[in-house]
Amino acid sequence: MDRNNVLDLASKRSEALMSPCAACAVRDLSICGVLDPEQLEQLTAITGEVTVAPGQAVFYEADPAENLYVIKSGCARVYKLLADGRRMITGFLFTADLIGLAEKDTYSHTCEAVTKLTLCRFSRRPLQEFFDRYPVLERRMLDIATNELAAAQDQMVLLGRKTAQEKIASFLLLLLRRQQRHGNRANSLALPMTRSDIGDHLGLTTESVSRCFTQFRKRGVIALESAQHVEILDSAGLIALSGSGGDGLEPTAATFA
Amino acid sequence: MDRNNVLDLASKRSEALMSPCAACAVRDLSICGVLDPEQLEQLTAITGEVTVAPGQAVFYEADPAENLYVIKSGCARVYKLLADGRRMITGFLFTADLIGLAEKDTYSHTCEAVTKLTLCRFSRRPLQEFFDRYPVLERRMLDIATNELAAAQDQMVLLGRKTAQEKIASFLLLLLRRQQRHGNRANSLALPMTRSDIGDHLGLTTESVSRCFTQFRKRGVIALESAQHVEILDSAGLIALSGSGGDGLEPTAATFA
DNA sequence: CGGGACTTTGAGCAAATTCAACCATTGTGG
DNA sequence: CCACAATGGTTGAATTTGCTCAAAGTCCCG
Repeated sequence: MDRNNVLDLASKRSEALMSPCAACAVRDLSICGVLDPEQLEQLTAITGEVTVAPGQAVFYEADPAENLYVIKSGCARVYKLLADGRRMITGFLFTADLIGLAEKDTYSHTCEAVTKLTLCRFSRRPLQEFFDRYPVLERRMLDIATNELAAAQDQMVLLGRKTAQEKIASFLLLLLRRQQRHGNRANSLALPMTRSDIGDHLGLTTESVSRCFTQFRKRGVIALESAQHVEILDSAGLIALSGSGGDGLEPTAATFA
Repeated sequence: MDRNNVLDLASKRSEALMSPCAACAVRDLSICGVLDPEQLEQLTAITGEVTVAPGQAVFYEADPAENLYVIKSGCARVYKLLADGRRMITGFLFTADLIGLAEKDTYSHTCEAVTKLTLCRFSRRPLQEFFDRYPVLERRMLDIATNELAAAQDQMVLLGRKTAQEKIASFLLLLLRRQQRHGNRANSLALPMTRSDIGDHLGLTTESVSRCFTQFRKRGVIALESAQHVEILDSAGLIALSGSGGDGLEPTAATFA
């Protein structure tokens, strides 16, 4: 280990001592990226790390909405239930995503860990005061809410007007795009959620999801190393199957296969 | 007319002279409600009234997103198209609603007038400067975006997990609730949009929408004075058909019928 | 190695769509 | 002022997509 690395480590360590937030891996990806070191210091006072085991709830629909969370690692599902138990997963959330953005006094969703979650918890009441003091934070929240809204509208198109195959293709491309945005150019995707989770997100049944995967595999568009691990073999083909443009998808070897 | 009324009128008139926004009927319902008279005065400089005839577009998907609009009166539909022409209407907008909230550089939707529209146009660039100066406006925008997001998530549940009947029932209840929120306790609803518009909003075909209305009529849940004019005869029954609670619906005679 | 959860596959079914015809309303030009 | 074209709405029959029900297969974890 050379001298520079030693210095880097030392500086990281002292940052961590003065403020855990300063050393946070997802800081720049989430809301905290817009704060300066002094503000971060203050923010530390109202945050705390939480871990949630797979299958456990972070909060339930109708609970008082006391916290806002940022995912440091893991995958969560956020859903609503109808009276007879039908479930709609309005979103899967991953590293750097915000949980509990559009809530009022009580949560309008249940949030559960799909994989083990490491979360950064913010108390909403003091966070609100923070917003009042630093409008830049509020701007950032508005940006995020706006992006969420645009994504929700795309999901409405998917749910209301796409076929089962188009839904699955769109879903896979969305995950692939997300992975690329986070700097991973690989064509293989982890699907930590179950087939029934995917169905409840796309307005399909478990069986229909499974059948679509099988069809795609037989056509050579994807390969299934395991049920939770898809390889995108022909992303151009997948885009063609998705019913809408593959906007924002980085060209890769497979895109031109 | 007594002396007080004369004074009221005079004051309204002078407000109108100094700033059209001060006399705006939808001001308190929309973003401008949070501004003081001086700020309103400044806002006037970047606004303008626009009218759009039924069927005409306010803007098209992919156009540069230059303006934000507030509906002063009328009904608009906002939609996205798939490559083959399938349409998804992500929302119908009415008096006091904001058009073009979640847009980036270009519009992600086409917006058309359903009935004659009277709009208040805001140039987005100067509006942005306004936001920088008055964080209270940004807060208001965040509130609105948050509400929109919650509504979008409810719509996802509807699209992904409700039956045709539940969709129609939910849609009618949503319109009824909206009307009540705006102070109209009547049980009759205007449906300015076509059956095909409704279908494209709920993920159904024209025919399915029509059949559902007929079924509801035969069951005595609604009456159709004309195709564009529904009377809610049994809102409790409609709630039961909607698959989810009738949250926020004011009790009326019909509710207990 | 055994058990439970998840996935896949198959066969039959049903809700909603497609296709087609007809009806109602409205607005226009002769 | 009326005929008629156009648009939108309703109804019916046939079809299809995706669902339900059922059974077997697979994987993971203790």
